[in-house]
Amino acid sequence: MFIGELSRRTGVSTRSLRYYEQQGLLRPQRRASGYREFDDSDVTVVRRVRILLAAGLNTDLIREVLPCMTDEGAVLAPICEEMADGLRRERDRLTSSIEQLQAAHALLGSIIHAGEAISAEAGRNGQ
DNA sequence: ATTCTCACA
DNA sequence: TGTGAGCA
Repeated sequence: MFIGELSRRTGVSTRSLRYYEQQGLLRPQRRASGYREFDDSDVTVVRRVRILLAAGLNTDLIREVLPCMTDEGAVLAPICEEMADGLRRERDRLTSSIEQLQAAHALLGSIIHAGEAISAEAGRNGQ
């Protein structure tokens, strides 16, 4: 099938599909016309890519882990050890990001409250 | 009608 | 990633 059909069957824009190819996530054949030729298996590949993308993985990691995935329905399951390892590292990165955001969130909150306290005091002093 | 590449008011 | 241009 050509890119248009794959796009319709996956709900992913042709723009994204070409981008995925650039990132090495899809390797369609090429017709003499230059048109990309995808096969049915690419439909499931695209679905997996979307899931991994939604999980916050970048295309580099997806490229590595993609060949080690199984389509257990709507859920993706790891098959190789290398993959589970890469995923664990990604999960740790997320944990770190979450902690930094929580710290920033708490700090911002304290600054806001400090400002409110000052305003309240100014009010009591008839300012 | 479709896809392709390239570039960005 | 979207979008439009100019081709094939």
